[in-house]
Amino acid sequence: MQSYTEENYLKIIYHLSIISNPVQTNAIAERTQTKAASVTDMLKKLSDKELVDYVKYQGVSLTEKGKLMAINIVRKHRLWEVFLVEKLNFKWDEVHEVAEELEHINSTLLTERLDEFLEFPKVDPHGDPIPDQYGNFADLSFIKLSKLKVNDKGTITGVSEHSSPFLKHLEKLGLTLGKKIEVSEIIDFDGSVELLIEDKKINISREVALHILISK
Amino acid sequence: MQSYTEENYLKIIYHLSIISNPVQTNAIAERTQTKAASVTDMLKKLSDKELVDYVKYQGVSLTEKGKLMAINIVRKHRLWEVFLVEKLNFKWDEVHEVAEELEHINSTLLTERLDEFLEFPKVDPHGDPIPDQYGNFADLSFIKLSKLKVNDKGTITGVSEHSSPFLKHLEKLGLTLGKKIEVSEIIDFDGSVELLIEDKKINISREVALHILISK
DNA sequence: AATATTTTTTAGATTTGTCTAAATTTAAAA
DNA sequence: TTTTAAATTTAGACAAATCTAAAAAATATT
Repeated sequence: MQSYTEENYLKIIYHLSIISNPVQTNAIAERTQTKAASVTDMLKKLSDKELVDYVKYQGVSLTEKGKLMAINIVRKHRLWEVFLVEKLNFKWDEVHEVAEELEHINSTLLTERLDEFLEFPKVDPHGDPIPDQYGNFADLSFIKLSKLKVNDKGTITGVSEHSSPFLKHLEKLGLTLGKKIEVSEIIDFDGSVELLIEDKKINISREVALHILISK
Repeated sequence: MQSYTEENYLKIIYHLSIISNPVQTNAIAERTQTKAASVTDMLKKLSDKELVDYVKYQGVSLTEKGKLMAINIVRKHRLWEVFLVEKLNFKWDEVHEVAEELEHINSTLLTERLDEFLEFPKVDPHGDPIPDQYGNFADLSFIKLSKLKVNDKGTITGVSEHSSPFLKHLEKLGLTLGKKIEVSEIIDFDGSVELLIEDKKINISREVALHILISK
């Protein structure tokens, strides 16, 4: 059984290792809000437990065992996010901190029943995929437009919001099914997105980007 | 903000002080699965924070502040139990350990939304009352038969299960509204209850006792 | 009331996760 | 390639929550 703190390290290493592997000590220190010296101590501990492969001065990566644990925490985090948004009417920006706590509740029965109660969701409210209990991610045929990065291209293949004001708005902007788009800029301030569509530049709010589904 | 451990001490002192006030060090040690010396240390700490009134060698009781915190934890514990049973189909004996963890999630928004989602339940699956967000317990006019102790008397005033097999079963046993009953024995083995009703002895399972409401 | 027993507290040590400051290793720059 | 800078690790310390063993206080017994 891992401690709350160890679980957090595993989760953070998992997220960071998607960007660069192995993961550096300082990167972890920044995320955990601790000092590099503390991270070094913890890496030794996780290494002793064979949850990470750690080479002094080089960096750290998850072992299979560690990776499975990390994915399980991610799974719980995202399932709870779905619960908070769909059942308790949380807004998408209100869920993170609470899910950070809920993800550490360890009960297989709870996790699986929750999954069932939520009708086996494949993505969380931010569009991130939810792994199954064996750690496998469904390969999604589409992702939310809000998940794209600058210069990413794709085709509009669906929406996740079906109200008529929203659909009318899309039509007015020319954002209809099958159209090819490219992200030209993401505005940090409000998360709004600048798109290239048929050589025209248009701007959409983050709210809109969240509900447009893109296939690559 | 209190630590997980401090919260557990407060909760345990709250429960124990219902039986005897002030609470003794050894009683706490037994419940927390620690040693008396550790309890003494923690009582000093809680006393410094003005969460308990602690007199050396005499015992400890909760201050108003400490009591409110304890009740809030009890509130969360019982709400989560309702959630697990009603929404995730946990059995009444499967909920405790998980609720012990969930009760420490601190988010007022979460607690209040959960309460709303569950339609403001007044009792948990064991029949224990759920305090409101201000720490007030509704004074229930009835309690579950399963909450009675040997020699307790009362009148049947309702049921919490309305399926026809259940109601037919009650009728066959003569357990109808308005009847006076007395608990003559509780069988530890399966939690079944022996009742005196109109000078006859009858036996009912714990399952049945859970769904009969009694007023005194 | 004196003695024995139980309960509680103190003193000092341990573990976990953290820190600062100094030393070491690696990477970058002159 | 030597020097400088950045990243990382070691060493020693600290706070939280626990422990054991011994001392002190309260309670029970003769």
